[in-house]
Amino acid sequence: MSGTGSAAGRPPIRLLIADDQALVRGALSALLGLEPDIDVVAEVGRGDEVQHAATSARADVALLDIEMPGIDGIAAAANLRTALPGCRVIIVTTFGRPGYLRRAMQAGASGFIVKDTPAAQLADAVRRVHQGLRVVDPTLAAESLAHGDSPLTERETDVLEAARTGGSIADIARILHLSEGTVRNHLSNAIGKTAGRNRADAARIAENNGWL
Amino acid sequence: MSGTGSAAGRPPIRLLIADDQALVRGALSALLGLEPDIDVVAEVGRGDEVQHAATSARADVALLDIEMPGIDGIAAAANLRTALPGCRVIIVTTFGRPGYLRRAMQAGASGFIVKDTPAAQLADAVRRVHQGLRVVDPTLAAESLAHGDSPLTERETDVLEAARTGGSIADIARILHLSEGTVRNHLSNAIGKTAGRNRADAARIAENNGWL
DNA sequence: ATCCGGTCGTGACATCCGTCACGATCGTTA
DNA sequence: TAACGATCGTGACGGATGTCACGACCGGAT
Repeated sequence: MSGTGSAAGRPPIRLLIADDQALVRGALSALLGLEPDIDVVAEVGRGDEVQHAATSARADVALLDIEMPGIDGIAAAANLRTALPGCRVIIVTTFGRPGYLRRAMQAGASGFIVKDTPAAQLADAVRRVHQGLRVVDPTLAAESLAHGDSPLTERETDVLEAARTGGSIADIARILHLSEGTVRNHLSNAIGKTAGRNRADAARIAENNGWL
Repeated sequence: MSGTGSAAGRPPIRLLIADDQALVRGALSALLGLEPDIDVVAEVGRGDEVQHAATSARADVALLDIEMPGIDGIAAAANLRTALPGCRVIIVTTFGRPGYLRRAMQAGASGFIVKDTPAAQLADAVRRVHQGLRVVDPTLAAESLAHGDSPLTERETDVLEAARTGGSIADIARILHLSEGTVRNHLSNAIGKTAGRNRADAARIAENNGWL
């Protein structure tokens, strides 16, 4: 362990942790708090609290989960980049949706970690990111390139997202203020592009690829 | 904090932690390892490793996540109750599906905790369970009673589960070796009982209630 | 012995869904 | 300007889907 830190008189890394699950949040805090060169200076459970907490606690590094109430971790990362440019961001999420990686990087994140990486690597990731390096899960990086950008247009994405809750075409048309025929056309295009068998299938595929 | 333990010369609680996400597993271990009266004696990432690890480490309490490869936490709890009756089980899961609580209790679990409870409560839950008490998230208990048992018959559940992957009726019929008409009937019944608008909707509703 | 619910099946029906061809508008690009 | 793709719409077609009525078989409960 350690290795990179060298832990001389240098001031410790000021870390913010954001995760909606209090148990995980507290556990991560306990895990990283054991490291002598890391100080956990803030813990939040909502995406829209990240910016305020990070600025007032003067965080050096922010560890953000994607799934959070308020705004998600990627949007929070984008906000942080403009509001507190000196603060590096690591996105940590439960499962490897390759589309998330691309979006996280576009939002200015410096690191991307899935929750089934060994716990010992996390502290090193924080240190590397603090030094200005990038940390990306290698398996995910390859997958991200293979799947690439979303082939769906903006409207097709909207329609698929509305279809996810299980409503009928009439429902979707009402929500998006479109004609039913248009909804059918967009859905048909989305089904073709995702190679799904129906809209439920297409929504599932698109979601797994991070296209929603 | 603490309070219940009193931490005299009594031997520490021997704890097993099972979670498929290595990061969460390690973090929980770090969190609970800070308690003087708790020893984390085993960590596993698969449900089918729980029994072996618990017996060979002589665990007093097992902390089991539900979502795990191999077998899920509830099945692992049931195995543990027969193989190692002296070992108490706490089920800890990401989100409050009320149906899980009932099934966990039927499997012989002594505690049920959702991951957005405060981290400080976890150690106390372990201590209480070790003393033979039950620990159940109160909000979830109320919800569980409200939603109650699954109204779906066994076959209806099978059909809905097969429908979840987005296949057509013909696909489902092939998977379950049924006629297409029967599949339509089971699906229609399931849609009626769940008050869904179509099978995708019904599957979503049933899943949220823990009926799958 | 009888009733009841779950399971499996058939057939028919109205509706919904996915696909296609086609056209109009608009902003961007070549 | 011309070409292009995204968006929105109409109309029509075949097939998939959801509903209903009905019957048969079986095991468990009354």
